Amino acid sequence: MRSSAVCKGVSDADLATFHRIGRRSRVSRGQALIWAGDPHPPCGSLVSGMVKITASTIGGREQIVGLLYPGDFIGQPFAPQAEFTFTALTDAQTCMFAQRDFRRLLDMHSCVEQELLRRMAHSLDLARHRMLMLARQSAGERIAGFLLEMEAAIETPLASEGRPNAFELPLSRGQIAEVLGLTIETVSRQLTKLKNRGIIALCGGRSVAIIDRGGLEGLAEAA
Amino acid sequence: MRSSAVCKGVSDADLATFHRIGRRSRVSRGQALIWAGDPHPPCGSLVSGMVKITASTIGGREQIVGLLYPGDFIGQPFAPQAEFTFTALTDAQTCMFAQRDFRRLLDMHSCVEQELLRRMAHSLDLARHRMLMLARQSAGERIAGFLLEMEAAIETPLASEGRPNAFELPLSRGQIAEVLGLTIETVSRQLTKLKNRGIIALCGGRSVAIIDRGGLEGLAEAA
DNA sequence: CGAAGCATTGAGCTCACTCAATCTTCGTGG
DNA sequence: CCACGAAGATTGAGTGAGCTCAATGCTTCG
Repeated sequence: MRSSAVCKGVSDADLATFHRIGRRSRVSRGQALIWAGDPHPPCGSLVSGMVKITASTIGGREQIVGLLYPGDFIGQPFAPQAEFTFTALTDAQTCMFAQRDFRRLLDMHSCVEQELLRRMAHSLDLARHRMLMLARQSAGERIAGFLLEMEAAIETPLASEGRPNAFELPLSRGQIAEVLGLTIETVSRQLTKLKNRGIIALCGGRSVAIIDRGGLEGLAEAA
Repeated sequence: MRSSAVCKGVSDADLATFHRIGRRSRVSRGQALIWAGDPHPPCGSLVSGMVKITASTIGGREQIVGLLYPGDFIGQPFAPQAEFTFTALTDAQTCMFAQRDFRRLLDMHSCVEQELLRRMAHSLDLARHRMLMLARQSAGERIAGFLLEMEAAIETPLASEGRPNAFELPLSRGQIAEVLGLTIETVSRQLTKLKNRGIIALCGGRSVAIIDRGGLEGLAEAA
């Protein structure tokens, strides 16, 4: 865990300080960590579980603009107010700092600052690739790309059950729709279309098996 | 100029070093600074002019995923290869560094590192707001929001010509379409619709005047 | 003045959305 | 353990916003 977090280059002694300043907490599925608009929101590290970052219009239309996995950084150390809402998708554990504390910590540990910079840069690249997807890809391309992405991100292949290339999607249909900028119905229809074409298998619930990876990659037409 | 760039907190002596290491160059309108896929692309500062960052699918569909103004940072100091293409929208001047040089420079000047971190964080917020727009806003909302954004970004009101609230769009219709994830035709139609409703005036070329700001804000329905 | 590039306008179509009904899955309590 | 209810998922029918293709107009520069 620690090896992947922002504090990965920090000495054991300093790490103890981190834990003294940071506040560990558990949140349950569906609970919000930070609300868009919160003044001087905290920031920190996601220890376990998954968190979504959502933006929404005044009218209430929502879009997932980021997904966080264990070890990922939560929030922004400099923003005077939160721009987005952070919500736990699963039960999760976090280690959060007040902005002031975290900034002081950055000043003292330049390795953490550099690591954070790398992560921000990477998240920015990710966000921009998603912009391309949202603006220019068809529903079919989005679904195909999403499945390949998820397969790569999931470390638990259900090979044990005799299903090679099968894995459990960490998101509901509705959440997939929120990520891809589609509706639940369209996500569902595209998945059944892939199933009927024999490219994937849907084995009930959220588990999927990729039968024809080549076909799926062809449909993805990624950048 | 210097007051707004990443090197804003640097002493004069150190700034001289920067200029020795960095390479100044001029690029003309339409010329690419960095191509997506370039290995170890340079990074640096935009001195004058405007630059677009584009992502594109294999099929050639393009999307502008970022716009850079004078003083903005260009590129990524850590990426092993460029993810996006950077192209001058106008004649421009840059001050670029090799990645290795720039990273060394970051190590020596933590104020620059922090400034870069702030900018990255801000760009990330911007990109995520754009994701919401691309995924969930209608063409009308996108155009309205874009006009308001542009008006705020342009410092040259053409009040001198007796046109209060009039300004020159820095982008062609095609480029606006690329930013908003629409087509040229849709952009054009939406603009004439606004004109016919008396909300804006189109005075030939790229100049626009906002007649009814309240109305425009109502249509924007931003977050 | 002519040509090239940009912008506008029109007609028609398609893909994804909306609305609505049904089916499945899963957790809960009797 | 099973029945029930709620939430999630699938499927269908119909609609419409924005795309495509195509023609025309404007503007700016040689």
